[in-house]
Amino acid sequence: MNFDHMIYSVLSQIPFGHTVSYGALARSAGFPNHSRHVGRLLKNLPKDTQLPWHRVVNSQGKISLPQGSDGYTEQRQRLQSEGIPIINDKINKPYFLG
DNA sequence: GTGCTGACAAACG
DNA sequence: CCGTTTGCCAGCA
Repeated sequence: MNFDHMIYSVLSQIPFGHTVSYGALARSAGFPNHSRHVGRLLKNLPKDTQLPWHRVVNSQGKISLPQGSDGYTEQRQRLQSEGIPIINDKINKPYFLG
């Protein structure tokens, strides 16, 4: 089991309508200090991935992409389509796994 | 091998 | 609230 596989595994188990932070996701996969690498994985995900990458936000409850970028808009839309309220660019919902 | 980068995070001031 | 500093570590040149 490598890091990537574990992260994918945990990510795929995030329930609909929930969010996780990068750090929480890494910890849950058994890698306490790899929050940054989660971001790297998400960045490398193919456009057509089935994984709920949009459920991953930073510890501030915000989308960790430059505002106005395609990714930002994409993620924000997906989150709202799951019923996750976003106030002032912040996720107004408790994290799953932390 | 070295040095820099980064979809992070916590601790400060 | 904001900006800075520090710790972290897999990729990449």
